[in-house]
Amino acid sequence: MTETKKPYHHGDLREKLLNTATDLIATGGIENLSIRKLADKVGVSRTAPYHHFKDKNELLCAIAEQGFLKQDQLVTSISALKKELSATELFQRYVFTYIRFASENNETYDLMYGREIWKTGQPTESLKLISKNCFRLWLEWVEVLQAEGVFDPQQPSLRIAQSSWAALHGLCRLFNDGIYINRDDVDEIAKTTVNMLISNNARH
Amino acid sequence: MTETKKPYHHGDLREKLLNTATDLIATGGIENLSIRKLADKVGVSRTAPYHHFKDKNELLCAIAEQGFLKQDQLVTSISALKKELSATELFQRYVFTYIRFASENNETYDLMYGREIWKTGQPTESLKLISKNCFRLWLEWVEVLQAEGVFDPQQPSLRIAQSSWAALHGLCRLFNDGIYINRDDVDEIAKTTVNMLISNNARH
DNA sequence: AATCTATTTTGACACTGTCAAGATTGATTG
DNA sequence: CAATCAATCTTGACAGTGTCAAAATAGATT
Repeated sequence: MTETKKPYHHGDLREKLLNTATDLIATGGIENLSIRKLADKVGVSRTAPYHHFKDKNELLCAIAEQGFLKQDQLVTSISALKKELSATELFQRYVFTYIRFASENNETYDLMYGREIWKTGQPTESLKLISKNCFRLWLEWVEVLQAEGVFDPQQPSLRIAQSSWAALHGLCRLFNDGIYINRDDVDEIAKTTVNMLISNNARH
Repeated sequence: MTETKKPYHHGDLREKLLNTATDLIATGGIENLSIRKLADKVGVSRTAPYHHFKDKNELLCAIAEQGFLKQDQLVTSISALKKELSATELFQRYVFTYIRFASENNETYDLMYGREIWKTGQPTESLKLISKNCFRLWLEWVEVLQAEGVFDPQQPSLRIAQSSWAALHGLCRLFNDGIYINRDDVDEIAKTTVNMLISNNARH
């Protein structure tokens, strides 16, 4: 409430902090983001950010939130194609889009689904909500894909949603964290993953 | 070479550092491990560890190495059962063992497969070797499982090894990083993952 | 015009990794 | 056995971090 109100002196410090922070982690990684450097870059004193974010943790949560919103947009933009594409193609498209998002927004992705917030830090109530909603979207889609025979309709949707997302997530992490280094392989690996995940009768 | 030689004053500082460091991260997380606290706990001055590890990075790599060795043991202990169990059961057993290892050695696992070393830091040559070997072991097993029909023999082994491992890894990460919090679900999700990964005709 | 309150700054503290220089002490050599 | 050497450890220092308390600033409200 009070935070979204336009700040007095700087104009829109909160938003500027958010944007430059996102830029900073995009180029230098999460571990290179310090409140002090951020404040410096924005042209404000070291402790000024603390009037817009209680914590460094809260700043990170806010960045993650923006990430979820961006991802939601991408995902829903795919479901708009459901009249042109088959269910299997749709799923394939989803996987590739998800991976591309994770790759292009590497550091934000790490914030969204990493231990920094969820284990070490403390997810904001607002972040918990927005991320839960994101998973619910995925779950609903899984149910549709089950009905279409892409996934086994016998299995509980929740379990399929969890394990298929985990598979996707693991792939992104291995690339993002530098374990799989050859990014040229990502498409082929993704294709294999898709083929392994979907029911055999749904192939082709 | 020089590092494995028995230290003069303390007796076996290097090993003691490694062990207490592993303990410290096991209870307090990676981000709570500081060279200074570690040195304090061992009863030595702040900079003493620097004569056994060039860096904090090198210390972390050494911990990760130990983790790989431990994991290798577990994995090979399963392949000893290949006379009693079917290939599918063997794979199932592998998955559960892998997940249990990741869960019980939470923080070490994060070191082994996390950005701290592989992206932000710099993996030691020795660590690169040992981890590459670990993946090779997995790859060889995938080939066997393909021959047994657990995985599609048509697909390239490398791709299957990569994507199936990614699926497993993603699952572990989601639990370890605090995104999936209900640990009671892990077995069911793992079972679903196994069922999704293996070829349909390999089921039951 | 005076007061209030949101915003920003300055100063301080405890913590971090790690470098340089000195002290200690076991091993090696003459 | 004594002297030298080199491995090991300690002390001191520096730059960097997050964040709290108190003071300063200035727009909004009365």
